[in-house]
Amino acid sequence: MTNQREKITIQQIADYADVSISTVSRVLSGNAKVAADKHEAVLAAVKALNYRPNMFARGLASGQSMTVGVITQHISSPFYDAITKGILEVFEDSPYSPLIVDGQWKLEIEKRALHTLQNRQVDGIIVVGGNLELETLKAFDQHTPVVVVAREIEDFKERCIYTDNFQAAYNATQFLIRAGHKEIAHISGLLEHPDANLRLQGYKQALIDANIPYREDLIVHGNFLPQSGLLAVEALFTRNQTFSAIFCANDQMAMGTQLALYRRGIRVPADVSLIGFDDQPASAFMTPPLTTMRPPAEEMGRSAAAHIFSILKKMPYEAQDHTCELIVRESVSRVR
Amino acid sequence: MTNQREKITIQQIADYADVSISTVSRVLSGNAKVAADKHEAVLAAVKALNYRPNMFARGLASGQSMTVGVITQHISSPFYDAITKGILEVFEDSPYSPLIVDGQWKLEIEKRALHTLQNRQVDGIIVVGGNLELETLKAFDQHTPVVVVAREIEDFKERCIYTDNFQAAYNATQFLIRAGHKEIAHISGLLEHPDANLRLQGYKQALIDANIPYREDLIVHGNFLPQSGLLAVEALFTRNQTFSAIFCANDQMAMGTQLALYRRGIRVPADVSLIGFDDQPASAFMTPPLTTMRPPAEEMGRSAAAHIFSILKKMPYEAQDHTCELIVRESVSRVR
DNA sequence: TTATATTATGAAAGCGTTTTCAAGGATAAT
DNA sequence: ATTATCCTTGAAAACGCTTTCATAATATAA
Repeated sequence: MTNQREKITIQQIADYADVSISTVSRVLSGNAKVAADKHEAVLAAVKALNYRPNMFARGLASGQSMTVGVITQHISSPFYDAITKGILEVFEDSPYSPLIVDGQWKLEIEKRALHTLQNRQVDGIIVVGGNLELETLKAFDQHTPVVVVAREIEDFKERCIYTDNFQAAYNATQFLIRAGHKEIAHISGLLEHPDANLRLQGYKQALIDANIPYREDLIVHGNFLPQSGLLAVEALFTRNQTFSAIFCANDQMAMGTQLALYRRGIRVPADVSLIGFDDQPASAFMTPPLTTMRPPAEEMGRSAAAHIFSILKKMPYEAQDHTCELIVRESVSRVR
Repeated sequence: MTNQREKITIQQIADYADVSISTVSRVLSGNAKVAADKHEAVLAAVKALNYRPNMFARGLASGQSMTVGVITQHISSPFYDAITKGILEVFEDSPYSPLIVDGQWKLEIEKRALHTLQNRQVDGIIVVGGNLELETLKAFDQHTPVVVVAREIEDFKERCIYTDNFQAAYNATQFLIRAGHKEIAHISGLLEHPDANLRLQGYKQALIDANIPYREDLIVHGNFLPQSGLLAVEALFTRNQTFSAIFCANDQMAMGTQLALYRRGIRVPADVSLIGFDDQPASAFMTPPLTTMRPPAEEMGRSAAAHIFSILKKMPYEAQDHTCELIVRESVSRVR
């Protein structure tokens, strides 16, 4: 039933339905009117012979690959994984297939990935995060539409799907401030990464707006990995800092932070409050469950896919808002 | 520099290098000898004109797509993600591209995925987990080679990359027993899932071999998700069971378990020891860090990719062993 | 040397579609 | 009725490559 002796071509369908191959092609692609009876006959033939069009012939003749490239950054970050998931979801019921290639957050590898996709003649690409520069992206966009997700690129914003990291960080910090905290440490992400920087700025602004002095000595630079959260706490203690709350630039570092605190017998949130960013799946099950900022990752992924599709179909795309949501759990308490 | 006016065809290379297109094709595919000087000339032309072969024309003419389908199960399980990562890694430096489609652990969707891949005429496929039945797989394998990873299918083992879940669970349980535990609860995974069942059996056998009675009332059936671990602990207490250790069929449930214990003020490992399975990234940063069984996920992914490549190249493949490793951290203590 | 087996090369025949083009039939307008 | 217009349809020309086949050139054997 799956396939009988392979190799059913459009010609056989034409013969079976007693029409020309042009007609078959037309009903299959829907690019032109054909009489109702022939239309039906063709469909019947397709079903009867279990015909599968040959993608290569199609691609060669039409110049369309029905494939969209996706450049991911697979350092197993739950946030990016969620985006990818959202993207794949939308592809599910589309005629396009995603071609996923890994950029690994390395410019060189990302460029190679772009080449691969170019070679495969994808009809469009979705870039998830990464470091590709504006010019590269724009050049590529010249011949193949590009959509970028989880990144905000000046002068290319109409093609970017992103969330306001500054505002989200601002809100997270404000939440801490409103709980009475004044000595709030911040463990930043990799500052080369725009998100990390934006979050740091948001944190800073929230302090300033609340008339709390911004203190360099309460900042530790991490790299988004859990281990760096742990190290950051050690650094804070080495500096002999006191603080009643920590805002981590992501949940992974919050986990490291939490462990460091636990090892020192410091309780969360009784002694120190903790707030993260990302709401990765594990965060809801930390002890205690982590209060964190949740970016609409899957939703952004879905938007990105929807966006590229509407470009391919030459339909207008209506931009959506993607704002982070504060998930209040149990890692923050009012200051003693 | 990226591409100048598109559309460089093999013909132009032939003209530029002053040879026939057949010759160009031959040096590019390496399927036949060509004189050294022409060989060089062609390569030079390719570089000079920045030629990229058209995949569709290639595929159409040769019948090869240079694409391998990967059916994943993207319910964001760190274990399966790690496998995918391993697979992608090996693809990186191969002429093949992976075509990833999501099976979502649903038979019907997996079958549709198989169809998609068939339509795209992949040269081979890698199935990560999932529920596809032996017959389906074998039928497909008739025309397109199949490799299965993270699953052990009777009568198809030569194509399966898996780890011994029974033995791993046995060892994990034995570790608890050797630490003096006798009342060991087990939170199983979804029993429809072979891995879950194997782990349960391994647990059982370890008890039996240690002369500890196997007690149904110490078993709770979970579904691999964290929430079910939490619920399982509640169930245990509702049943009024006493136990000094819990073996969870995966780390995610261990997190739920840990949270449930924490809520009740039960300390790990002081009051109850906990052991998981998978060693997901978050486990090393739980409070306390989780002792767990680590399956060589990435390695298995790499093996799967290597296996399919060797089949495609018609080279022999030497099977490798993939055994789990016990990662001892801080969630298990000797019994009081 | 001459006859024979190899080898490198080009011409040309596909591969299975889409799409342009022209023709024929039907419909509408005069 | 007669002519002009519109659709539907099939023939045939791409699409850009691989591969078979025949040929010319070269190396080997006699």
